[in-house]
Amino acid sequence: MKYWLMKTEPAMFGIEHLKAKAKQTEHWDGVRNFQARNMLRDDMAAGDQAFFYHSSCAQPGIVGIVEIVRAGYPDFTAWDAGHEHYDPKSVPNKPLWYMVDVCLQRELKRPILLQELKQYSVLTEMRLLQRGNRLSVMPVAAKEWNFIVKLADK
DNA sequence: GCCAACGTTGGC
DNA sequence: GCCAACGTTGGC
Repeated sequence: MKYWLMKTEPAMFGIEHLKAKAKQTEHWDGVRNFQARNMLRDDMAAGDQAFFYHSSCAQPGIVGIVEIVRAGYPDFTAWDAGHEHYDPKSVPNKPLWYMVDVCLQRELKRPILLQELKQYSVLTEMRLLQRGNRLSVMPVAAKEWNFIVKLADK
């Protein structure tokens, strides 16, 4: 099983939105970056777990844990001309963009904020904390995952 | 294939 | 709102 971190803007789709979904499950559409696309399409498997991260907000940080419940499949929002994630370069018989389905496993008892993550030497190599990092989906090392989960349970 | 211009991300 | 970083675009 692999571990991931998935960024989202809470004003657009935050953990409160996911909690309100049927079965607390939703497809993770709108990723329009090739590196992230490749991970969604090729590397994420059902049963993997991911941190749910709030970005571009007052308190950026990890707020929950989700499970990947469906591996990569075409992001159909790219085919819908009326959708904000529409991309005419993607068509059903040759999809360009992919998504996965995630199910909320739990909301953390307290958010682990970015400013806190930066304090731990164990996490200095975490992808999220590298300068210039802009990927919306990224791998998390098992060591980092376990450390952060313990923090969340304190 | 190079590279400048431009757009986006995202923390602060 | 600013700015650094980086991906994408398009002219040549």
